[in-house]
Amino acid sequence: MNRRQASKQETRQLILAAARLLFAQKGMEECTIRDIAKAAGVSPASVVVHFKSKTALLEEALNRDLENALTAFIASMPEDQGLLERLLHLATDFFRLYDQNRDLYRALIRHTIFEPEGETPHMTSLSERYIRFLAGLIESEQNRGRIKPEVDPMMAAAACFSLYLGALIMLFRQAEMSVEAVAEVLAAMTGQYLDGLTERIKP
Amino acid sequence: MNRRQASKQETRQLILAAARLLFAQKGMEECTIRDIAKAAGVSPASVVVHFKSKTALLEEALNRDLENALTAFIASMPEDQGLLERLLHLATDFFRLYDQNRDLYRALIRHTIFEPEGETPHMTSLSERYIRFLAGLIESEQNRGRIKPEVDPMMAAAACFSLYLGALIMLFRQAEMSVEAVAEVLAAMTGQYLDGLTERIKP
DNA sequence: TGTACATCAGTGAACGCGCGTTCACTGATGTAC
DNA sequence: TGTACATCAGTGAACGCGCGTTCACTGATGTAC
Repeated sequence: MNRRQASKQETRQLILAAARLLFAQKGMEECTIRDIAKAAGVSPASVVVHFKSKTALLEEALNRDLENALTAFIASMPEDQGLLERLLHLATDFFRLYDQNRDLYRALIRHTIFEPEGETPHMTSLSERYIRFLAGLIESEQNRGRIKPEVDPMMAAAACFSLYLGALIMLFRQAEMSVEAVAEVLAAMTGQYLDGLTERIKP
Repeated sequence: MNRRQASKQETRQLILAAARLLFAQKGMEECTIRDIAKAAGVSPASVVVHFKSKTALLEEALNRDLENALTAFIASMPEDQGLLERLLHLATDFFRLYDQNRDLYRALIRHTIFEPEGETPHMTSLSERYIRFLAGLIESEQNRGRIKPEVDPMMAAAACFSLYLGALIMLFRQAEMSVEAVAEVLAAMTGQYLDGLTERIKP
């Protein structure tokens, strides 16, 4: 990497650091690109050169923490528990994370979830990683003969992810909903779903 | 109702009619409040008096058609089919509707789905009506002994709705996804889920 | 190795646009007596 | 019933703000010879 490229990366990191701080403090709507530029000691035009929009900047700013969080959540996954408990464990970890700053994460998800995948590369890859991990859990249960062999793990993982999203929407839409309450709803829905996947003892 | 109130309603309807036309033609981002006011033959300030924001106006404008669509979809529900087929029937009807103008409906859902329920009364009541109808279907299957008695129909309906939302997100995020392809994914997910709810023949 | 030129990250100011909001005003409608 | 006043929907223009974009420019860095 050139000196030129290195200093470009440095500027980029300055902007990202300022963005993380300001977004977390004031929320997405309340920060302007100019605020962030000022905090980073950089011209507003420079921010736009590095990140094409405020949404893209938000996605980049939060991505590192989200990727790290997913890694940590996966690492802390209890080995000795059943599939349902493990799915819930992961989901609840994310609910708790989002609960720390609901408005900010609501803004992030709102601005990314319905966009074409190419527009939101980080969120796309994060959710793909999440789903692939779920699929891995399901497949390993399948290998142990606890899940019907005809079940496609990726499809089942996508279904679990949909249930998770349904619960997440509940969390964001209903301010009075606690993480625990949402986790309970998700537990009920996912439990019923897994029951359909479970290998039955032949009569 | 007064003459005063009547003429207020008339203005309101003029604005809504213009909004429906322009939103459908140009999409949400490409219409300004001033455009709509002009098309309605009304001052821009008047639009803001009637609807507190462009999002609120969009929600109101599309609500009538969505409510009518739901009514029609429910009315055309085939009586002679199984639960899975009926759930899919309803979902696919909505997919087809949204597919007619993906950008517009994407904008609508994007701006409403994560907001507090009170902020988006129409979308809230529409989805509640949808979920209650699903719950009714499930309950009637339960009464026929085809679904486990311990299943809470509202919870199961919420799960089906989550799966539907997951498929809808797929439709919006992936431009190349057809209604049929999304419906197939939803069929697979929902089929697996219903299997978990189904009463098993005792061995 | 040095020189001369090309490249390009970043600047700072300005632009046009849409947004919601405000405000003094008009004129029709409603109401109290 | 008529009159005098109050109410209020709607007007039209202006405001401040944030957004993304543009542009001529600077100066450091890279590259060709």
